[in-house]
Amino acid sequence: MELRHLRYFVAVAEVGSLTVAAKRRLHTAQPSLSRQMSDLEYEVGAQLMVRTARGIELTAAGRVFLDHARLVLAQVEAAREAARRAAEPSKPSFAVGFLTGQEMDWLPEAMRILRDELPNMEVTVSSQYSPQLADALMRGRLDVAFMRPEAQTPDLVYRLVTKEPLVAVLPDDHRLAARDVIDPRDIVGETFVSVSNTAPALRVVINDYLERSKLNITPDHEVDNLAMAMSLIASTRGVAFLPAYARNFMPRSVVSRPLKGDAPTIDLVVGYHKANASPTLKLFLSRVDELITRGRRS
Amino acid sequence: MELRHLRYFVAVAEVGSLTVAAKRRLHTAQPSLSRQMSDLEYEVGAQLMVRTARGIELTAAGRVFLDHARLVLAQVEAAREAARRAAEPSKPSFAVGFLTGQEMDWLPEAMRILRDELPNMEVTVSSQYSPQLADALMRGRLDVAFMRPEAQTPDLVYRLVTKEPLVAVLPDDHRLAARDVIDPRDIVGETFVSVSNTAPALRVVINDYLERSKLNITPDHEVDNLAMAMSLIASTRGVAFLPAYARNFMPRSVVSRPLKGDAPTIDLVVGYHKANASPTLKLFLSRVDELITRGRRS
DNA sequence: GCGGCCCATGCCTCTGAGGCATGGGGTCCA
DNA sequence: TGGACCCCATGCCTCAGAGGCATGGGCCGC
Repeated sequence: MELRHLRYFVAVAEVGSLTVAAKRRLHTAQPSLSRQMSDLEYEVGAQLMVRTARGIELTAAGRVFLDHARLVLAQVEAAREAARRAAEPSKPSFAVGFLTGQEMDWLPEAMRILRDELPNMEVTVSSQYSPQLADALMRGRLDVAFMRPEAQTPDLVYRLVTKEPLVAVLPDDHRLAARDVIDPRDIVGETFVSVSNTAPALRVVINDYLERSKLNITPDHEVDNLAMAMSLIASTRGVAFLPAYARNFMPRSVVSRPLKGDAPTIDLVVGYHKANASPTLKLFLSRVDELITRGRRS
Repeated sequence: MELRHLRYFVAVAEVGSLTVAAKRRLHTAQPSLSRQMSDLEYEVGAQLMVRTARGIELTAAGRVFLDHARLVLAQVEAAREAARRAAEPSKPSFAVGFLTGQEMDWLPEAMRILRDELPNMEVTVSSQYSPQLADALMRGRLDVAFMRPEAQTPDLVYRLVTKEPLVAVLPDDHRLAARDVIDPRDIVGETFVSVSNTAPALRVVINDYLERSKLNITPDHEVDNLAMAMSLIASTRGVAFLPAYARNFMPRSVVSRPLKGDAPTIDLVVGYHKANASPTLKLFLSRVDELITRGRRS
């Protein structure tokens, strides 16, 4: 078995077709990929996929193997990054990631904490979606990230920063904008804007809230990012439930209102890889409470 | 990068020589291995080893990479085992490992707990040194093991079974055998038998105890297993500190005596992989307290 | 200073990954 | 019901790269 097998398998599993995976993802030929997958199954000693006229479907063993294969490939990337880091000790780096939109609230505090370290190291800052932040932490590309607690990340440790309430976001001339507080039942019949799987944790919170409110609302739109959300809210006169920090992105024609009653919250956490032995990370974590205290906004 | 590179690198790192690793471990030629290592370094983007006239020495990056490489290879093995397991759900298996020598005390209790499961599954039993048990748990080859808590095993969870006192083990006609209790200071000047790195946890406990007793004793012999220990004790008229269960292995000419005062203890734990979702493991763990209560011997 | 050991490089062989052709099987639609 | 289309497996061939042999440079120990 070689990493090539794992790479091929992950691609095939994700695409669901040898032909398409060969052509679109792996730039190889379908017969070659077919043989590689057969070789892999022979070496694992289990059938990983069922071939059908419509493509492939993973077996139970295949699904188990897929999780492991992804982990292995992530570990290989982490190995490479870790070796590179170790090879360049001249000016250590500390990489901080932010859930897009959270930089405004938390970057100043994070930099204040790291102030004393700054002359001796290179702090890099980036912003991404939460799943990508999780992936970067897993791969060793980030030391710490302000993110959502992502599922199925056993090697990541999360420290709660704040529980952020969701608010209703809607056009400023919407009939509901006259309310000081929005009852979720008022949303029935309105154009509803939700989020895609680029924000799985938020999606779960929104869906749970709708269920808790006994509302069977199917989203009219699902968006990938806040800018798109604002645009859709304004242009389709829709309503969305978004974390409060989304107010940082509202154009003039869009307003926010609190939700009535027990508003749902979503966690913002500081995440890091538990195997990360960086002394700067240790310092950072030791002052996280201070950052949280100073950084909170009601 | 391929797994081949990682396998080659780990072998080279462990042996310290391209020539010897190629010939003895990898069954390839030295020039070929040299090129593979160069390819690996090119792909990682860091120098992993320094070539000298005496062989190779790892760089800091190489040491970091070695840890990761070992992990990756272990992960691959775990992937294979997990897929095989998932492919054969017909009669589930439950694999129990024992620190060699502990079977006598704990196997009956373990089988009693699993009694109701036995008709529906295949329980396999094996015994090994504790580090090998840890490795097997990591690789998914074992579900649970009676072992020492091994260092640097973040993915393993340990539940304390018992704290086992160490006792002095010595020939029955040794001058100290007349004592009911052995003062560690009496060991000074005697042939002292310790253990090798096949039992790292025990070795640490022994060394800490010697240090705590302010005794600067260098072992005359280091043994790999209990049988060898007994043999050496008898044949060299030496003395060893061993866990109490070693009494299960004493020949007629060897006796044990308690240690005076605050005798050192070593933990016996039940270990398992935290990602192991086996329902039988869950059942087993829910009855571990019962096993411990029944299984303890003073 | 010389012999021996270790590693890197040149050059060649051969293995296996990959490509093309093709056919079997299944599905969908007219 | 039959034909078209899609997907995968297999036969056969090419060629890229892993591996082997020869050889030389550099270092170390005697």
